Amino acid sequence: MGVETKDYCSITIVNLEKVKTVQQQLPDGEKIQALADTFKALSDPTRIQILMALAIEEMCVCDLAALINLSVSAVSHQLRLLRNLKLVKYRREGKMAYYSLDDDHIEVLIHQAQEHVNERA
Amino acid sequence: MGVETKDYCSITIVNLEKVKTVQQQLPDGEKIQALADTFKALSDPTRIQILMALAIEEMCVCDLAALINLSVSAVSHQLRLLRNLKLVKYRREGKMAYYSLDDDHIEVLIHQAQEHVNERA
DNA sequence: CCAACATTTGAGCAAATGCTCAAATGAATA
DNA sequence: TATTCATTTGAGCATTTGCTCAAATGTTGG
Repeated sequence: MGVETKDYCSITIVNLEKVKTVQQQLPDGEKIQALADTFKALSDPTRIQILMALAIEEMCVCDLAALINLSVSAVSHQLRLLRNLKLVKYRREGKMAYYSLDDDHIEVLIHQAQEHVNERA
Repeated sequence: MGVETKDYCSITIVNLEKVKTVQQQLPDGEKIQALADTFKALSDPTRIQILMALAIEEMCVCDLAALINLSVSAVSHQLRLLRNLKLVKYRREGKMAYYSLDDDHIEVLIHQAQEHVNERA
């Protein structure tokens, strides 16, 4: 029984029709990766706190560090990551860098996840 | 007593009032961790594909493996993880295990993230 | 210019992650 | 009962992650 249409690494397929149908409905690899990357940005407590704080008010790096009780360096590293993902932006004021959210969707996403977590009680 | 209410690890604080105000508005550590864990479940392409597939239709392990072109073992490991997080459930039918979504919120969350990704073009 | 300070950056390291491989488990069938 | 097959599980391994530490940048004020 070998109705193999694709290179499936010799995995036994029980319902080929179903596999093909679902496969057509899934986004392509790049979109899947982009989705995963988006969630990965939110998958760390430090970054969640940074983003939730900035959703309330812009903040400089050292205040963020104090807020979440972590080293300035660690916070700066995470801010760079979030900056590269275009999730936060910053403005300079003298020596200080004031960071703020650069993306509204993220706030919605976090809020949605909060509801999920709360309803799991 | 005094103004310093927490152990800030000798970090310079620029605006203590702001830090305290924002700190009060952030969820406690457990909720933050729960949020991060939720997103972490979605932060991997393999798990995203599994969840999106199951959102369309229930599937057995080997068909899932064929669908995302990965070993049965790898898929099973991920399914266990998702099962522990109560994101998927399964029913047995003979030798096969048919998995399906156990959580409606996740679907919404993924959909929300998809919009975010799409609007980033 | 120089000193002080906020921030950034790179290297290094321990812990977490996601896969493969081989073996174990559980259920249907000969 | 023995065999076959779908699934699960544990161990091992390469890669990634998130932190610390030390040093570099960049900006203000003496």
